[in-house]
Amino acid sequence: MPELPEVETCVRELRPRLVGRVMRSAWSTVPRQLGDQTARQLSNFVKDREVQAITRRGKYIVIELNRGILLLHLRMTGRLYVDTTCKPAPDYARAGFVLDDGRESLYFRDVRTLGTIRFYKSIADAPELLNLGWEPLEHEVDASELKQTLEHRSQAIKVVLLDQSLWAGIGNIYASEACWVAQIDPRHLAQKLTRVQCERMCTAVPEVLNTALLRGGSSLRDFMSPEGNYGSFQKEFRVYDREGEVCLRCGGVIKRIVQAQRSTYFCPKCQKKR
DNA sequence: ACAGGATCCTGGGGGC
DNA sequence: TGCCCCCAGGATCCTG
Repeated sequence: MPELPEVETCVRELRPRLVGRVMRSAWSTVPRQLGDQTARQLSNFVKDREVQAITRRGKYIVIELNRGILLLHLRMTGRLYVDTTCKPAPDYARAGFVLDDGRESLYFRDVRTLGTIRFYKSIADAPELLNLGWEPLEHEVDASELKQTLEHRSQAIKVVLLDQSLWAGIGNIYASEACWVAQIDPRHLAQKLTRVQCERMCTAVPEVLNTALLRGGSSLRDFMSPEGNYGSFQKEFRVYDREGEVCLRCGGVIKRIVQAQRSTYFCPKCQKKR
């Protein structure tokens, strides 16, 4: 579910609730979410370690402890929140981190169980972070830099936007939205983007993500922040989930197609290949 | 090398 | 009501 704006919203709300607190133990009910690591190892790892910082890299959440890090990915339906420890655990809580005196826990709720939880000695030891691309809100990308990077990419631009090694944090919603803002046909081959189109994309990506972040992200089905808030950017979607509706720019009709097994929404009238 | 497909899961919604 | 199919803010394998 969550893309960069939702993950960033999550991180910002978790910070005041978690930094300075000490983890006592952890549990997990879905072994697959831990990869090769076990729930027992996870619990031993976090035991008596203080949360020093919470950061984000792409769609990954990094909980920095006084020794080591927790690396979380929410995938489609993951959600993190701090609440009173209760037994049995809340519905769909797949993992929990017991805090301080045990009265509160950090819960990892995940209906589809596709989310992941890992622990490492340091950020540098996390292989998941090695191949991530630019941070869209931190690194200002220059059109020639983008054009050069896209030179050997023979896939459609919208599919390339989903590749986390280009810009990290863009997902299916914002890839469609960015193409609309940049007035680029999502089917356009990445390597054939003109310099002008690259310029527009370099502007569109951070603009779309920043606006969404200001709205607390998008809540389509079940995104909810740690504090229980829904995002509101879905009210401002210009193409995503708007099949058959009118284009706000040109009056055309928004179309839905499938690219790389994911829905793409765009306006065939004003999103041109050139 | 790369594009497309299947896979991991659960649940909601629409059609019949 | 129930059943079946499709769909879902992601990413990683496997195949041709």
